[in-house]
Amino acid sequence: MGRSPCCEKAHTNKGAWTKDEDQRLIDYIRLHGEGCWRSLPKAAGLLRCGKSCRLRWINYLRPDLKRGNFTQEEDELIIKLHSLLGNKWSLIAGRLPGRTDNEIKNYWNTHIKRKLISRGLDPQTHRPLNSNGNTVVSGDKAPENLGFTVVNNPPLITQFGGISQTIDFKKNHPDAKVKSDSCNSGTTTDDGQMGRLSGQLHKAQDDINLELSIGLSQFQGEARSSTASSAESRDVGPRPGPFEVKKGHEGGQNGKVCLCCQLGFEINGQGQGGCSNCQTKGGYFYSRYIGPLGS
DNA sequence: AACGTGTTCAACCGCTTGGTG
DNA sequence: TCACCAAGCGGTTGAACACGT
Repeated sequence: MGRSPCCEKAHTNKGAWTKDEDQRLIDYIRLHGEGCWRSLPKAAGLLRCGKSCRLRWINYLRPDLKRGNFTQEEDELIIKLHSLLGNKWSLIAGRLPGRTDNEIKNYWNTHIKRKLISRGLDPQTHRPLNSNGNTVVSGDKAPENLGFTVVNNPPLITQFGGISQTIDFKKNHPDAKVKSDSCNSGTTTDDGQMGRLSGQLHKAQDDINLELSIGLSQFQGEARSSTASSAESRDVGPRPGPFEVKKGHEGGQNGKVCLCCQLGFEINGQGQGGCSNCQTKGGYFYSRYIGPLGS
């Protein structure tokens, strides 16, 4: 029992698109917009499946596509975004106007991978490679080169200019250490990891204007439909609702929450009083209560 | 010129996600 | 709650092209 095919394969063309097919698709979309892809081929008189039409339009025919080589700035932006997001090509493409996820994915695989390797960096983890080509890992550290350990594998929610996206660290970083402990369990890692993490995230954010905010997975319902402005994302003011994280940790009490703990980052030496970030770093993240999970 | 090898990128495939009844 | 469907996503493939011998 497989799922039904997306189209009647016996009556569809495959392979490279002809100029005539391109023109039909362009004409149809100019006239009717990008409505239902499944019904589009028939309506446009194309012997293609909807998926194929969508791909052709998005990756090749769209008028707002930027053609030509990637610039040095685009290169560096892709590398930075990849170090933060992993292989989330559509998210990365969302920060590069005129570029498609497919284009960026191809460019990554053909150019940037090699570029990073030549710099002595692992293209997947962005960590330094040793002479054997293996990633250098000290201890059982965090995903990417951020220097933290993930506890409880909480998916992060990121918002890019109003687009929300859950990042599942365990999926993106299967090698990351995952603990089942919660905030006050007293697990250990290097001191100041949270500070480094937050520092790097903020640095990356500053460098590339990510407008990145991090929410808690258990509150993702509202975030998914959120169209919060970037100013709202960055707003450090008090938030309504039971959870509120301000600059400067205010403790896991009084209905407020340490985002570091809630995110599940394992912090060195944390005890009943909260993680080391809670205690000494003054808090680096701002969060807002974005509602309960839809479930 | 002919051939082999490497590179590029458009397109496909299968899976996941989100919406709806 | 479940099943179904459409759209979207990321990994992979393979034809076309570039380059070296």
